[in-house]
Amino acid sequence: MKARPTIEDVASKASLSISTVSLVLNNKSNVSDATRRKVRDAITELGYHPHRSARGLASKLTGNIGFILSNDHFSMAEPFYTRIFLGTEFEARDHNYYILLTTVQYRARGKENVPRFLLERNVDGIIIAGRIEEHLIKQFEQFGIPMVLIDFSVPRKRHSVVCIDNEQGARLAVRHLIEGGRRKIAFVGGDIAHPSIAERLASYKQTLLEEGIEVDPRIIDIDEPDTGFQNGYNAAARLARNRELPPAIFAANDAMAIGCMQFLKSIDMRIPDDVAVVGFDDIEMSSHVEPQLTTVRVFKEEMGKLAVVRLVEMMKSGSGAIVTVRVPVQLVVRESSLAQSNAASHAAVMRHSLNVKVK
Amino acid sequence: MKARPTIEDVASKASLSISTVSLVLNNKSNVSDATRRKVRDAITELGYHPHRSARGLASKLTGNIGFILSNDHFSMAEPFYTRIFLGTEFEARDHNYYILLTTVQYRARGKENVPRFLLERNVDGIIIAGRIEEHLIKQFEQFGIPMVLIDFSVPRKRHSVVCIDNEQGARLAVRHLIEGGRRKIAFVGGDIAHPSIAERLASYKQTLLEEGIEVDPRIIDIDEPDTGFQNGYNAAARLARNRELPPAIFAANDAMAIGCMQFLKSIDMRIPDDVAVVGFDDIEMSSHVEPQLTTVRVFKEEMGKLAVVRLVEMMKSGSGAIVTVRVPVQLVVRESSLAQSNAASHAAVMRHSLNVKVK
DNA sequence: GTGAAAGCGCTAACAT
DNA sequence: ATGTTAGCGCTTTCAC
Repeated sequence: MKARPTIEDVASKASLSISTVSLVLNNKSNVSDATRRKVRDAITELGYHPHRSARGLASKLTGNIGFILSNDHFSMAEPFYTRIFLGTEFEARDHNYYILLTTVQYRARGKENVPRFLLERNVDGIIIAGRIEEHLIKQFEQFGIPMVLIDFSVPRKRHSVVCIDNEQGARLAVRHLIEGGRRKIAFVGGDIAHPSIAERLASYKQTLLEEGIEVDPRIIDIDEPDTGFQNGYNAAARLARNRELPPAIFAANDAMAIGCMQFLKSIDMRIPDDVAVVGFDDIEMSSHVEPQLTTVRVFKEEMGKLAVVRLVEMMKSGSGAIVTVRVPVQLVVRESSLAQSNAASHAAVMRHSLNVKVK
Repeated sequence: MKARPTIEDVASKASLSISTVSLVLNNKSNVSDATRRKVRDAITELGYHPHRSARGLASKLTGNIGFILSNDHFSMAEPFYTRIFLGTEFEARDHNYYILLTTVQYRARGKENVPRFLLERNVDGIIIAGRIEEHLIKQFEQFGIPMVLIDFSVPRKRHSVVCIDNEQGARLAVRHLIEGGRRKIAFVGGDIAHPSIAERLASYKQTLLEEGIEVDPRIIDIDEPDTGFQNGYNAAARLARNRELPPAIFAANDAMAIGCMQFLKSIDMRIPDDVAVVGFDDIEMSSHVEPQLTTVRVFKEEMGKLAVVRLVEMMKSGSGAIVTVRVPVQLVVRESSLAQSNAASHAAVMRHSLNVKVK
């Protein structure tokens, strides 16, 4: 536990000045190979490692990346953003950055809500995942450090964006249901202000039109404020209460889809025979529910990684190129949307209409 | 994006010296209430926040906690340690610390494997989760900063420990199976060098003895090197190959338990009618598999939080009390272990012995 | 109770 | 290509 060597120890051991050592440390040019070697040798011999804080103070670079999440999203049970976060962790490690994680109150305003790591100048760049109030984003911009948004965006952009190809995802989902013989497809959503949700809805409508199917607003339920299980359950219940259930439901995300399935099971509807269900995101749980949920896979870790790659580029080049990356998605067909047997379906709808319990 | 105010700006605005401002900043004694107010006012007026790196350099305190995980554990699919990590994140935020996460190679040795945040003196304390080679722990100790282990421990301890009450957990699980009418209970495990696994096995044996049941080594399968799904599947397969399947399996963790269930289903055994299965950990997936898995709940986030609380205490008091916290567990009875119907069970075992496929 | 001054360990001009 | 010097923004003796 003896005192760690400093740059001065290295310098004297190599019989050089500390500035030369510093040059070597930072891979600067104009150092002869001979001295470079001498310094390197001294460093390994002493087991020297530069002190982070000292470096940070002198260079204004911390080696940290801030990760900001709305607290709505960072409930412990949020599998989606947790995955994105883990992706950033992985990639950051490869670039020798550490991630500092924090949450902001979605609703609250003012300085109170600015992450401490920004105020203390403890990060070189920030990643924001999910929906955040715009005025907050503006505040963060004040700090003049590179910024990447994941699964969100705002009009005026001085930041890069990593987003999901929601349009393609919704199209794949809806077409898949249609190919399975279901032309009446409900949309169940919530938190419609979130760009990703809005895009999924828009593409759902668009795809129906392309397929020559009329968009029926009575089977579009987007009143839920959030996109959790319970919201999906509620929405499905409303759908069932108001009218005959359509033979297919496309939910804005897996959580809502699973909520829908729970409701459907509770009224003894069979999935997919009576009602097919398709979700979006491919959270882990989706392959473990009964029946397994057909969904649109989003590469969550990948998105986190891409965000870090973008951010690192921006940090290196001094807030360089502002770009938008749209990450492809992939339809994952599982049990919940297998092609229907029409007979079974009709029978069930009748059962439900008549409020007859089977089993 | 104007330059942030420094302590000097605060000092001049308050017509005081920077050392006095520093005293207020750090809540030191010997400052009159009047000046304290003056300083506070100046600080809020300027929107001043101390610079992390500067503070760190001067005080040797970084405000960071290092979190170390063996890379074996931090595969992206590791739900157990991810939860613990999230727990530390939550608690750290409350104490104004940030968590720096890293992994170490389990096998590799030498300096190469010492986390950068230790070498660069970028953390004030460290938390280690899961099994880590002892010589590495010794290396970490060299840095002379407080250390807390989660779900692991080594004999010579200069660190606090947060561990699971594995003994009680295994006892609850085994007793539950016995109460369900199953006296022949297999144990399926792996990675037996891990103290938690070893403790579960020991308590399993002990509980059987207490209940007057002979320990049968032929239905104890602990050869698997790891404790993943596939290992559970393999172990169950061995169990089935070698002899009649017992009416109950207690697995060392949920992953293996679910692996066991997958194998059992693949040979058309019914759970729990033919074989009851109980796991350990209560990972998220366990309540979503079919049938839902009975397990021993481990409060993972809670363990992470406790570790941070301990660590913060140690950091404040300069490596104060070394304590071991044993976190209680809780039996969660679900479908996979419902009391058996003896008839069904026997029938199935016969079927299996005769290699007859039903369905 | 408050201030002056000396670093903490490094980077970054600027000289040489 | 290497050395000299002046900070970076704070904490911390040590005087007063």
